[in-house]
Amino acid sequence: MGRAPCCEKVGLKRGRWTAEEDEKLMNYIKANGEGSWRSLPKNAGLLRCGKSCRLRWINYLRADLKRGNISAEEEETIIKLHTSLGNRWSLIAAHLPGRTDNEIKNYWNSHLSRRIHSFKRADGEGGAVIMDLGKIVGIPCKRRGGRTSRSAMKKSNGGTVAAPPTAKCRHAHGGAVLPSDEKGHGGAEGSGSDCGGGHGLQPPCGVALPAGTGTAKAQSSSSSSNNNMLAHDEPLGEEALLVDVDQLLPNEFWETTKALASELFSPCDDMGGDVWVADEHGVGEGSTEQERDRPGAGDVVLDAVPAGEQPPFPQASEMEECNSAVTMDRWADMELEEMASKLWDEAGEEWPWQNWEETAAAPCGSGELHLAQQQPPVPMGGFCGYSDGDIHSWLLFDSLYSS
DNA sequence: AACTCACGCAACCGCAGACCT
DNA sequence: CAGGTCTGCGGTTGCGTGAGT
Repeated sequence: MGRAPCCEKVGLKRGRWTAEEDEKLMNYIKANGEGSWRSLPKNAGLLRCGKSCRLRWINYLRADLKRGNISAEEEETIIKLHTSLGNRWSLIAAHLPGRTDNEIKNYWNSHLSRRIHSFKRADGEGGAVIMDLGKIVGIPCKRRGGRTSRSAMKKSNGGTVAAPPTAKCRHAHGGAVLPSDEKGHGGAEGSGSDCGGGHGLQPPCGVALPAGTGTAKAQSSSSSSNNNMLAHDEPLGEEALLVDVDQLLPNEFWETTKALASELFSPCDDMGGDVWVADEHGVGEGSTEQERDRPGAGDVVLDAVPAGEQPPFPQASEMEECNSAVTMDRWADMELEEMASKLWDEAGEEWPWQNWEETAAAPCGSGELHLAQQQPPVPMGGFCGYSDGDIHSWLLFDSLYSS
């Protein structure tokens, strides 16, 4: 309404910048410095909106910009910062010299976010959501089209960046992916051509999650063969997300779990999803707690420990003896600190972050929560592979954000 | 070889807070 | 203090591209 447009749009050029325009802009800023974006185009002889000039300068022409692939370290930084800061790209960019918020935002949206999740429809109606593990870990399965990043193509001699995503992420009902359409952060996850769209019907290379009105069935028959422990007809809550861990490469299982968990548990995240880990009894069976509380909307179900993976949580036989009911959601949903003390107090153990060493080798007995193997004691199916630092962080987040 | 399709990324848009008058 | 302007930010769009069919 009362607000004048940032510039007179009539007669202004839009779209890609030419080398000539770049030159003009650079020369002008070199001579006059940044700022006064509104008047800059006119003074510099550019038929561009001031905003456009600013964007071009900040995202592309500045001399201090770093070019090339995002390194593994940078990626890690982005993930960590995003966990705590959410989509505040400019703040994240401030921690990555030479990277722009736009670049990080694009990288997140095209590389990282789809590794982590894409589930839960915006309208809240029941329906299947399929998570594609190709997106998560870059499993080399066939894909139809797509291009690799330009920078990756330029440096044909493999860098540290993982292979591009290889499969499609499909939603049974196309459209937005995250619940954030209730207005909030995260909306970009489903932006544009990203896995939205609901195109295609062929099974994804990774995982299938079924549609259903209340009952979700693992469609392993339509996905690649696997030895899922999760029974095919096992009922899951609607919109639960089934992750076929057989599709994960060795050593990626815990990274993926961690990524999922950090996303779900992020204080900035409003999804409220839970992470479930199935044992050979499946999800929701073999324990009273799971029977009471089954995966539901927005939940993530890790359906099995991949073959060959050293599972940090107990083998099935041990799980029968131990109480295997504790799932990650217990942590997410409850006051973390309270939960932590409760769990370990019940088990008569010290909190694992108090002393990993002493409790790590404790034998697994009925009703106890620690593991029989050389792993830090953790709740069954929950927080396996996390460091005490991670847990401390979550506790910190919880205390910070729950107030 | 032609076509399709999904991808990456540059650029655009609208909003909101900071700043100015 | 109010209203206008500027700037920065996050979300979104759409084009160019190249792998797969």
